[in-house]
Amino acid sequence: MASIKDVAAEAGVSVATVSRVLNDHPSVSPAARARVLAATESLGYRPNAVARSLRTDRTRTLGLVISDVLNPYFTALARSVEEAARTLGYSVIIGNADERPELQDHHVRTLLDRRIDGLLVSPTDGGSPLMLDTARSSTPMVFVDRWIPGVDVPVVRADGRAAVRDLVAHLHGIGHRRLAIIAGPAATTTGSERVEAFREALGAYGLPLPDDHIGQGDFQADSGRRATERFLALPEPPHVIFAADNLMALGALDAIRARGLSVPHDIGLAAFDDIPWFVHTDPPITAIAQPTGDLGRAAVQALVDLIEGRSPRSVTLPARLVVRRSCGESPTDQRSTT
Amino acid sequence: MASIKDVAAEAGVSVATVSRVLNDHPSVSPAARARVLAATESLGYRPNAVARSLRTDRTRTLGLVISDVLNPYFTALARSVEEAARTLGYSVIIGNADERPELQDHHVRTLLDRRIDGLLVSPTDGGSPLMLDTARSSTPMVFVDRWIPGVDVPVVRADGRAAVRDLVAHLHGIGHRRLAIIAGPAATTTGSERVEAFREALGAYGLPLPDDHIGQGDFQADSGRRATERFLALPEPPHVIFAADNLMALGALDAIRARGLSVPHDIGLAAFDDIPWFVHTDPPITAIAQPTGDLGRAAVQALVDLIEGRSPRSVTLPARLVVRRSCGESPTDQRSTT
DNA sequence: CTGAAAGCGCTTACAG
DNA sequence: CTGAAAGCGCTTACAG
Repeated sequence: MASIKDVAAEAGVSVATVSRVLNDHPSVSPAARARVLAATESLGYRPNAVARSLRTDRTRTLGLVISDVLNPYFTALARSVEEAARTLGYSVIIGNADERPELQDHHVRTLLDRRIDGLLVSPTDGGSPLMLDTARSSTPMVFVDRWIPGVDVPVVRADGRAAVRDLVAHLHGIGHRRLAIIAGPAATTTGSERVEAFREALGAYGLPLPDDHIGQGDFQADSGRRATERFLALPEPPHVIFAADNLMALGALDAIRARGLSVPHDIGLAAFDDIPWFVHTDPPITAIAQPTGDLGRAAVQALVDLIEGRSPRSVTLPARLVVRRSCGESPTDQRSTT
Repeated sequence: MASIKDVAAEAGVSVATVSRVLNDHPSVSPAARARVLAATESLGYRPNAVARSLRTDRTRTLGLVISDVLNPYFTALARSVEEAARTLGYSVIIGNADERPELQDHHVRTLLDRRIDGLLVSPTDGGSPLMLDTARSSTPMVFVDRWIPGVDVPVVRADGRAAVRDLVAHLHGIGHRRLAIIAGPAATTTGSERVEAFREALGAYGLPLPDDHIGQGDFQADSGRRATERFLALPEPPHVIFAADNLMALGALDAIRARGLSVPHDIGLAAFDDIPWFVHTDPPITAIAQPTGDLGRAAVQALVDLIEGRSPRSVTLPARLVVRRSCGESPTDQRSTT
């Protein structure tokens, strides 16, 4: 592959001049510039980003560690992150933690070794030593979706509290009283917050959230399946199950169907995170939608601000309830079902 | 961040010795090794991968350019690629082409600039000049899922021909005669092959595939919606629509529902690519499943073989039909509906 | 406007 | 077994 030396030789100038042309440095004569450009073209020269990064100590690359690529929510987030980063002249390298803390650490380490300019993380757990060290280090870092309490890092996330209240109001309005939740890992903020928001909203109606109505999941489908089986085996199964993410809702549907039961007739189902398929499931699923695109853009903006020496803002955006038919219909519900 | 010099100073040895310890070079005294390891530990030293890559001309990184991250099929593929690569000691950087050739080229260029060791591509089109140049260059490259005819690059893919024949047999058995397809871009192999396989299979039953029964899609949901609207506006709409991927099937469902029609009563639907949600849609969708995990692993194996000087094999794996209820039921169908 | 030179952080023949 | 030195491909003060 042609190097800057080859271009310099071909153009009859020094490598310094070639470098200046490539970096749009003002003080280059038009003649020299033209010869360099011609040589670049004819050799098909492309600067070696590795060498450039070593010299400048910048990679123009962002690392994004997401909890699970198989989760459409994170996939949509990753897409908007990449798009926003590209607009600002950055590439992004995605690491998939698969909801496993050790895999998350592996990716953080690899990304750091590659000297990415900044790190966007949706932590899978409460904070490994590596994650905590990184947050304390000089590496620019922003949490997105999930965060680690007590760590001084900007956070970009959605607040689902109001939407959860709306959900509970909706369920209560239909007449449901025994409500259960499949939670994410307590070590994640979204895992614990969604339970707390749910419990609080229930409390407003004087409804309890007994321990056997809290299923412990890990945000993946299998755990939704298992938690649902346990609910269905209860002497008095819940009227409605609220899954704290879309994959656990998928697992819940599997389990309900395997039991030969039907939604919403035998049991209701709602989910955190809205995905396109929820319109077409049997029945369409009531869900809480996050402004995924905005979250991705805001997260990139905060991280790039940090990298480029501006002060970043933490951002909290609202989520909203989308009512469909999976919890039954109340006569007072006038909402559309798409 | 500590560099190799700091470690050398701390351990009282030369940087050469530090490097040898880090790279498990045999000729290092146990005493020196111990001191280096201790220094590495106490400084929290991590070798700079950028510098190492520049020196060794290897990045131990694979590039993966996929057509669309929002497509669960590619997301599953990406996951298995990353896992297989990690096992072999490689990282992978994913580029999302979003089915746009210019974006695909952008990612290929960026990946090449970063000097990835090899490239895995599922081409979005028939081959841009850049893609063709890259294939001819010395950069190790493997096509996965889709490929570019006439280019001498190993291909790892699924052959859906037999499964498409099974699908048409199934449809014919139920009594459907007017069959339509939403195709992917003709410039992609999977775009044209699936139409050809479908046409051939229809031919075996003496059924035609008129032009107005071929919808031109681009593998994304919107195009499935538009193609379906056109089918439904025909004086004699098709009995069944076969979408050449899962996102266009999603779009088709949207359009069918918007018309107030129901599947399979008013019109049947089948899709290429099977995804978990197809079990829970209304109705469950008949689909052709690809061995995604095996494809990812085989692709990585072929690419790493190429990188490490072994001769890679092209691999073609079979896809298989999974019958559900979205095309109606024939009395002779004895298959399960999950 | 231009070039020679130093240096980013590593690895690796070479000499001892 | 060990170290001094060269060099990977760039960028950038410095001097002219």
